[in-house]
Amino acid sequence: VGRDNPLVERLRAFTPLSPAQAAMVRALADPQAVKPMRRDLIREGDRPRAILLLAGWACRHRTLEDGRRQILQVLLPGDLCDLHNAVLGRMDHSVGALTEVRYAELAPERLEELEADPDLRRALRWQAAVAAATQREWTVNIGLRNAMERLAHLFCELFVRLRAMGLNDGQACDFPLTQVDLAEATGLTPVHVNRTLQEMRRTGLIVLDRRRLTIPDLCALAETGLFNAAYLHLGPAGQEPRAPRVMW
Amino acid sequence: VGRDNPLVERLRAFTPLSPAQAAMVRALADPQAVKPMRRDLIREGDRPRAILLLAGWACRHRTLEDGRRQILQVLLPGDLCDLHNAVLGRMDHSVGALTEVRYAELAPERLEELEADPDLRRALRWQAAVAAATQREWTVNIGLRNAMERLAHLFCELFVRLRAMGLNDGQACDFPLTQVDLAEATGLTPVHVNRTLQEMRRTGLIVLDRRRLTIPDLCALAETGLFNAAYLHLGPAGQEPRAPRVMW
DNA sequence: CGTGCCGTTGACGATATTCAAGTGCAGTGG
DNA sequence: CCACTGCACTTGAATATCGTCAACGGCACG
Repeated sequence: VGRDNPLVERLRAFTPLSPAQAAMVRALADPQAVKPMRRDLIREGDRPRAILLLAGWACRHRTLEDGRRQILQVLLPGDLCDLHNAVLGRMDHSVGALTEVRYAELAPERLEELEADPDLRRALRWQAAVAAATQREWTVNIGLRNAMERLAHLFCELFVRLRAMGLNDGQACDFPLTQVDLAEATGLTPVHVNRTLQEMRRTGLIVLDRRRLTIPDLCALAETGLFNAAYLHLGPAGQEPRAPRVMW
Repeated sequence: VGRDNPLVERLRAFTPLSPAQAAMVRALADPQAVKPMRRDLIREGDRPRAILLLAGWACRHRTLEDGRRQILQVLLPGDLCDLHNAVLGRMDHSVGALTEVRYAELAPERLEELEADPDLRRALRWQAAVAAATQREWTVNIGLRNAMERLAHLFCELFVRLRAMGLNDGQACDFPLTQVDLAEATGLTPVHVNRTLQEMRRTGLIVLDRRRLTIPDLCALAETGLFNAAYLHLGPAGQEPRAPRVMW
């Protein structure tokens, strides 16, 4: 589907953009690159670079010396990454492609131009604030919830974020995370994720098969995951799905 | 001890400040307020306000509907809070005083002035980037580590942050967190925290009594907590303790 | 001298991990 | 076309870690 630049869509959920402003945002995506599935875009120790994800799924992740790995954040099309981390000398974690991804590295000059516009500066701050709120919510998710709640919460977050970008397909969406990925994102073991998923399937909370997720009853899933979308701070545009539909 | 404004000290760890710049930063602290122990400075649902903590300990925390509570971040003197969250309509979590605190609410105009100075803008970004990195590290801590590792890591982080501000006392520091607080910060139960602390005391990793923490061997504690201070991005000034001392 | 909070203890149980082995499917090469 | 390989997923049994419940002790404060 010939969509607009996903960052334009994203920022429009927060504030209206003039044609000139939209053009400035689109210009960010100009020198594009592609990275194959399961390769890192940025590695721990690299100098930080600002990145705009245009298509595909990516994640921030960190690996301990003994090999244990934690997925810190899932990045979807339209997500910005390390916009302001350039002030830090080196990355303290990595950013990896979960699927094949298309992305753009953002030239500092272009970013300066955007920051010069008060509306865009506010919109970029909103984006950064939402990313920080999401990181906090992940801390809550892992610290406070049990296995099924954690998985339900993660499914809700990703589905709602995809839906806000029009990347869902009714009650279904692509879902490229493996059970190992889910384990690394939720702080569980792959075995326990497997058993918990089976229980969620048995009770009809989710259908998850061949990298495809269907949520028959989002309301029910949100209840079991104690999911409240407030932390995503979806603007007025994001609070209702793009295609009119009964809300939960 | 008559110290400089703690934010001035903090930012100087990142970049030198001219007298004029330091004066602008000091001006932020002007209308000061005090909040008694265990009261919230900002509540979930409030409009976000930018806050500078001048003395005492505070924390961000979030409570689920069923009463479970998570401490998301510990705020120490010199920490800034919600500088850029004003773009969000409402707080999705609370900020509470762990001890009696002295703080300042920052007028947006004053912040604008600071942001107009490129050096200060960079310094404030560094501060925000470190806060984000710390939040990620907490996700790792809770997601990947067991009880003793989590506590050891938390002790290391807080001690190193205090030391970078000169708020330690050799190998000791104030430590106002109760065992319930530690439990809420690490995603454990108070009972399990208690047992784990006893084990840490038995093995001589820590001395913790009457709100006072002593770390006989920081290196050993860092090893058991898999603590690596890189994520705190302490500048050149912060990498060595203020009083010359053998580093671990 | 009570009252309340914080810390401590014991017994028991639930949740999640570990280890090890096996299944199914997709892609590869003979 | 079919064996072969690799990867994701699945299963079972034994175990570890951590949680729950309930009660008690000490200390500070009023």
